[in-house]
Amino acid sequence: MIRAQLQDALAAQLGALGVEVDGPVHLEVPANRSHGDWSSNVAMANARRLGRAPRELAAELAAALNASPHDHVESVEVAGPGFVNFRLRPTWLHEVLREVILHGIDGFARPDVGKGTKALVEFVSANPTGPLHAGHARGAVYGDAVARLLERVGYVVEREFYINDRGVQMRAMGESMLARARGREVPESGYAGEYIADWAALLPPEVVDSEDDTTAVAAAVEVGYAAALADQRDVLAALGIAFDTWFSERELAASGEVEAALSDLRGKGVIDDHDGAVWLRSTAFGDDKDRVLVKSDGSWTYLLPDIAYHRDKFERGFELLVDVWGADHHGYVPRMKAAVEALGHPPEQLDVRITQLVRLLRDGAEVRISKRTGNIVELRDVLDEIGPDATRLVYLMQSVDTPQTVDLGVIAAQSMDNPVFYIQMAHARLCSIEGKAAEQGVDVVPLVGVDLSPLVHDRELEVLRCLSGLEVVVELAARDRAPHRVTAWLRTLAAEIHGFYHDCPILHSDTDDATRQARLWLARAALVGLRTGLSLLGASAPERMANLDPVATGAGTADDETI
RNA sequence: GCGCUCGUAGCUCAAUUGGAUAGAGCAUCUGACUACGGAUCAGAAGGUUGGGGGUUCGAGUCCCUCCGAGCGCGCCA
Repeated sequence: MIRAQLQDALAAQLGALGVEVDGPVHLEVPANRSHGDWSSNVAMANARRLGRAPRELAAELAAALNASPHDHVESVEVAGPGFVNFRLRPTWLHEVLREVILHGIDGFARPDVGKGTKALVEFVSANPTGPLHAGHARGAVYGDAVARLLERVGYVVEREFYINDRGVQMRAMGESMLARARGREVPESGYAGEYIADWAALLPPEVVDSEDDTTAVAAAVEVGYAAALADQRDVLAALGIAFDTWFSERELAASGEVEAALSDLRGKGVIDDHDGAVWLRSTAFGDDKDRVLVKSDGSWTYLLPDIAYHRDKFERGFELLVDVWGADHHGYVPRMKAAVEALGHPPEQLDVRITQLVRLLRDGAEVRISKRTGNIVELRDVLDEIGPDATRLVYLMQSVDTPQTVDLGVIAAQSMDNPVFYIQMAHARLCSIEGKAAEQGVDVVPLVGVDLSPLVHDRELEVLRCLSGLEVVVELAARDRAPHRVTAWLRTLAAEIHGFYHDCPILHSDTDDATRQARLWLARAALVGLRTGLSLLGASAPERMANLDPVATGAGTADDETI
């Protein structure tokens, strides 16, 4: 990799000056292309330590680097306050092409930062009291994409769904079902969704007619639980998300692990007993108040089994726990981290990611997604409307740190607001070219025998430059659990591909053979890039797009103007 | 009141985590189809990064403060 070579060369020069650098030298692509292909701030970052002027230090580094020529380096320059800029020959991008083809989808842009660390990504974990709604989808596609990113950078990853199948919300569901089945009002605290009526219809007559409410509710809970779980599994499968483990809170409670966790904490001296309750001294670990684990009536709080659950994760050997929670649980983070630390684990091993709310619009009008009111947009509806690929990409277009507004009407209209068409279209186009080439009997020469020097057009070089950037994108996206960076990169790559397609014909009769061969391989490398990015997000790379009637996509209908 | 996440172009969002002239898409305006899928491409216009102060070679990014939004703050889950 050229980047690594430049980093090594810089580190060597710094070492000669007595500066020890831990880890790779910082190297980045300048925002302004006129500053070269790669840029380093090491001179400015180390000037103070050496008691030197940044520009002077930079000049010395540049001179030393220029003194030992490199195949792909045109020149090393000093600019601005002391940047060391590398200006490369187009041949470096030809090397990028060869690397992409050589390593392929599975090997290219795959920095090994995880080094086999065992990671558990827990996400969705919705209550089994109803179908998943459009808001859950954000956590679902985000968690899965984070897992994919971690896998790519060398973590050994498992996906887990924690089922809160104990507790009062389960009973509320059962009571709501029974009320529906008996033709009565659903309780104030119950669930009013239409699905409750569907599930109530599954109840056997002896349950509905039972005089014993306790038994009847318990029976209803089991019917609803099974229905909810099956429904959630189905819709997640339709999204292409498969969990390695569905972890039941009931089974945890039955296993004795909750008591074991409590005695573990007691042994570590972080438990207090007062006011008739059992407390975790979480303030010793940064929480703003101590937390009750066992209430004065002897029952557990929600927190205690959750602590036991996280303790179990560590006992299973996971070294990194990524939890994806909804915004309404963010206040819960400090106590959970405190609990992890109280158990004797570094709090950094628990990484809680909060997804902000999703506001749903349909043609400009807000759609509510409250499960209790029953007025929900189910994830299933979204999938039926826009399909799994668009669902994933739309949710992964922006950082989960910010509230998101999704207009289902706009996405369903297959407008350019829908990035999936733009990206997948680029893929389909390149596939179409390869198909046409085969049809026309164009021989594709093996890459080792292909001269890439005809690739000098800006459009061609920009595609390759973009491909060269994926490694850094993947590394940062994995580190920051920020899959939206991959989406952004994909859109950029797609744009470069469309530009290349527009200006650099491959099969046209005016294109000479050497250029055609080089461009065919460029197209192949671009396909590798698209497939890699799409697979990181869990989206497919279709070889052709469904045909649309161009007239049907035209603007000017009344519906388009409501936003 | 306290905490968390935010506030960037008319709209929806980026910004390699402290780098050089803050970038895309949509919308608007102007161009390009007898070529591999025009579902595309090119160009124009659009900014005091909510306000103010500070830190330093350099701040959208870090610190302080004020304003505004969302979400939380229970021996509920």
